[in-house]
Amino acid sequence: MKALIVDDDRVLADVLAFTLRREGYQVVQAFDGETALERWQADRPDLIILDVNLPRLDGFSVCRRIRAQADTPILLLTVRDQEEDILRGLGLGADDYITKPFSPRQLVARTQAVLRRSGQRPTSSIRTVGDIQLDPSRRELGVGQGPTVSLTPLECQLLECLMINAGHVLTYDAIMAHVWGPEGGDRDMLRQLVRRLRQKLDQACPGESSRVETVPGLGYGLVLASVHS
Amino acid sequence: MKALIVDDDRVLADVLAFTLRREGYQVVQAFDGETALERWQADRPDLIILDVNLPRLDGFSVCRRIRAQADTPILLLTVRDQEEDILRGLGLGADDYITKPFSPRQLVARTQAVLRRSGQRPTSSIRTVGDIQLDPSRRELGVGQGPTVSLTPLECQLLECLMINAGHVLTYDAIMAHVWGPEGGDRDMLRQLVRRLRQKLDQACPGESSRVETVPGLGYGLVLASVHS
DNA sequence: CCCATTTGTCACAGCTCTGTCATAGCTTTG
DNA sequence: CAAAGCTATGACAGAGCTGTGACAAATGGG
Repeated sequence: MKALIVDDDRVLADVLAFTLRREGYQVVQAFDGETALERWQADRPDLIILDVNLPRLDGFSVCRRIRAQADTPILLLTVRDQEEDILRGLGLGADDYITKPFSPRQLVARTQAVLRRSGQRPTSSIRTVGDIQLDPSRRELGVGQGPTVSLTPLECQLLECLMINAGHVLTYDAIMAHVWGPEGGDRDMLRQLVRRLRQKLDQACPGESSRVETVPGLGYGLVLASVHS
Repeated sequence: MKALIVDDDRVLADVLAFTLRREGYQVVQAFDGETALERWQADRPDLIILDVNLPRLDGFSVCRRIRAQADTPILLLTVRDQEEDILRGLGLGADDYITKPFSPRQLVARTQAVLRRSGQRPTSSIRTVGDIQLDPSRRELGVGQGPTVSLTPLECQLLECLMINAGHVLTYDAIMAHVWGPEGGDRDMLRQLVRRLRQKLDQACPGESSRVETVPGLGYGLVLASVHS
């Protein structure tokens, strides 16, 4: 996921860039309106964080020009309490706004909301570990030549987590952080989810012993199946 | 994987240390900036968790000095919403930050992200002494070509303690401190644990004499097996 | 708005791990 | 030589962990 950050305040732009990179975005930057348009055309970002006050072409003009050509989500940066700017920006097609000063956490929340509303999702990338194949975009699992099995969103998250770290044992906390995020989940939820994933893996490859191993008191890991078995 | 935790809040430092040890890290601690630099040079950690507010040299200075010499990943601990500190730290070369208060799971997620971005991945932390191999991340023991045997958490702690000090006799008190922590354990618990470990070693290498020797009135040590036996 | 699916919660059974205690045998000391 | 102390061993009980099944709540789609 790529974001274009447009702000002539380079310090703030760096904080924004860092924050979004930490969330996994690719980030490009522009420090004036004209460069913003050039970057937008060259990089085709999925999201634009756009300050209103810019040299060489103001944010409103940039917004108008982009809206004449595309629906790329635009998040406006405005100065506190300038409602006139907010109304104008939203009228020109911006999707949301955030007023300075704001915390990184607010930025993350806003960008996620904008992207969710625009219906975007990352491109497909099938993961393969041993004879297990996972298509996260379709949430489909296949083991060897067995049937394709659908996974629920959380089952998919868990399997992806285990596949990324195949061959290693992940602690309960590490898995919960990956699946539910920093404050979410608990051991009971994880136990239940592991059970459901094991059932799906068994549907995809009946009769095999569990591909998810438990190291009691430590965590879970994905067993790499022997090709000969 | 070794982490250096630098925080003058000893309670928080202990919580961080416990959390990272649970994730399999070796952990060393410093409670002020100067000691942090000394520890960094002596221990060569793979990751530094660095508080900003420290006695005898603040976190920023520590960060600057380390960055002048190395790319060791640095995770800054900051107080909630002090963006100025965040900016300054990132500008000095810190790789990420986490704001207090935070949960252990946030810490785990952030450290993994930082290490992933720095291209590091956990190297195997398998210990080998003579023909004994211990994998603490799986709590598995192997002796020579014998079968792999699972250990319980305390068995694993004890064996690791003996392997670290292979060739030496450790006193009862030293072993109890390592396994149960200060003030924990007693001689009867240790005797029982040594017995259980001996049984596991025997499972892993049947028929051999005990690899754990007793020095009556003093303690226990790990016998280095002769290659010829 | 309804229905189906997904997820969270709870209770229970079984198993593992650890601590404790009793006993036997060996070693040391008086 | 006897007694005391130390070490090893075996067994048992309790706490906690793990897996499982079922049901309720939440969510999303039609």
